[in-house]
Amino acid sequence: MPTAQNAFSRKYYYLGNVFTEPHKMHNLLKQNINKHISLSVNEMEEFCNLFQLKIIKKKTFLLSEGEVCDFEGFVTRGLFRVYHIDQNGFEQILYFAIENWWITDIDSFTNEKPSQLFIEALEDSEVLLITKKDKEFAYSKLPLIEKLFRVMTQKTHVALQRRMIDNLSKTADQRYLDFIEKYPVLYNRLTNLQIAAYLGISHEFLSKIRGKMASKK
Amino acid sequence: MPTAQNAFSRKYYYLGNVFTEPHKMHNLLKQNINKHISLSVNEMEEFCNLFQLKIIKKKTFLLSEGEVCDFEGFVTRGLFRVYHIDQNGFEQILYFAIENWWITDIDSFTNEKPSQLFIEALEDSEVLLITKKDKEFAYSKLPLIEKLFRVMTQKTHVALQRRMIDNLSKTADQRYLDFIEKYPVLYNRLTNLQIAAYLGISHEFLSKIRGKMASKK
DNA sequence: TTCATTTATTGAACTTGTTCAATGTTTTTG
DNA sequence: CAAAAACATTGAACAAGTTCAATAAATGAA
Repeated sequence: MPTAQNAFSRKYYYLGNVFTEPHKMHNLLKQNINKHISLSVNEMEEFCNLFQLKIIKKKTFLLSEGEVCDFEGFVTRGLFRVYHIDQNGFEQILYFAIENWWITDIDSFTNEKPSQLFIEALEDSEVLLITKKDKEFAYSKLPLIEKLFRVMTQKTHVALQRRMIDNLSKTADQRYLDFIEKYPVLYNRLTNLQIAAYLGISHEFLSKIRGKMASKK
Repeated sequence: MPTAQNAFSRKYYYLGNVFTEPHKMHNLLKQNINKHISLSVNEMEEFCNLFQLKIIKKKTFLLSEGEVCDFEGFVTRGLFRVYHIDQNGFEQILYFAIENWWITDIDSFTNEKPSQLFIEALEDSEVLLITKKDKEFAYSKLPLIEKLFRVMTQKTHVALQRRMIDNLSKTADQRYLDFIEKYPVLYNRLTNLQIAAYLGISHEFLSKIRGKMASKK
């Protein structure tokens, strides 16, 4: 297995029982990066070679509470939920991640402290992972990577600010309608249990909202 | 007035009727930057000279809804609130900023679109402002500045994630107690109206919570 | 296919928080 | 200082959302 020392020299990834050429798996990732910064072909190759594919079965965990999150991931297939369990045993879903989304516990990752979050695959999934070591290696070698993650973090932050305001100002009915409109793909791949945990309401109440809406049509 | 072209050559700032030496006003800012990155004395001077002091009277606005936010600010004196007004005319406070805190509408600033937020001084205040132009100038000249804002955005994001989880999982009583414990300084400088708008509850209900807690002691 | 598990719905009683209105208190400002 | 404005408290009626329990429907694994 390659280490950080020769990270840029990686050519193939171990995937199940097969060694697979990275460029095929990395197309989604490259497209995603190109949205934010302009790397040369070589730089892009160097950076993407730092990622390693991991296959995660449905209902298994990429991260559990108490572990230090030493990776950042880019989802190439499947669906994850990132959630917290509070003192009363209730789950709050911080966000979902499907293809083209990034996942990590940014708090645990940056401060190298035990995570308070779970990251669980809700479908059979694939994710490209970069370790903290390799990410820092990239920061030092490729200055634009610093910009990439600054810009991405800014966007994520803006989205969370909007969600915060919506949660403070809107009723559950409205937040549910907003969710369907904003994330139709997620709506079709999630159970109402998951959606309720994201909206911050009980699933029974979500069911009543749905009933009310269905009868009004 | 100096422009971006000769921004690094600025020596003095116009402050009310007096020209003031920048290094005195910038000590707080420098300390704050030093917490995140290590700049040489010269680099620090260059960067800090891009900031311009602005004095803001109580109840006046640093930014209003509809304006494009073209600055990022570092508070050296006073207290601001950053808030949104929803369709029903209710205010949601996104955050407060006192000495040593940064303020901007990151959405409007990065995407150069009209702001949906107000930034209002709740006390007579002073803030060091850097324009978008000068900030980009700094990004290009001083690579560590890219890191500075990446790290700061990450921290802000982590804090907002925690608040999101708390808002989803805790009752207003508990959120109020948490607020007092976490921000005792703000608690002493804010009215209950402001605190209620931050917690996402009516000020009448906050008053009832306070009454209940007072009688229980 | 079948049985077990998970997910969804519904109702009744309850808790949390809102709204409106009235009243008192504090702060600001001329 | 006095008047006005902003802030805080309280109660009663109401609305939003939870909890618990019972039941139905859908999904998954052997």
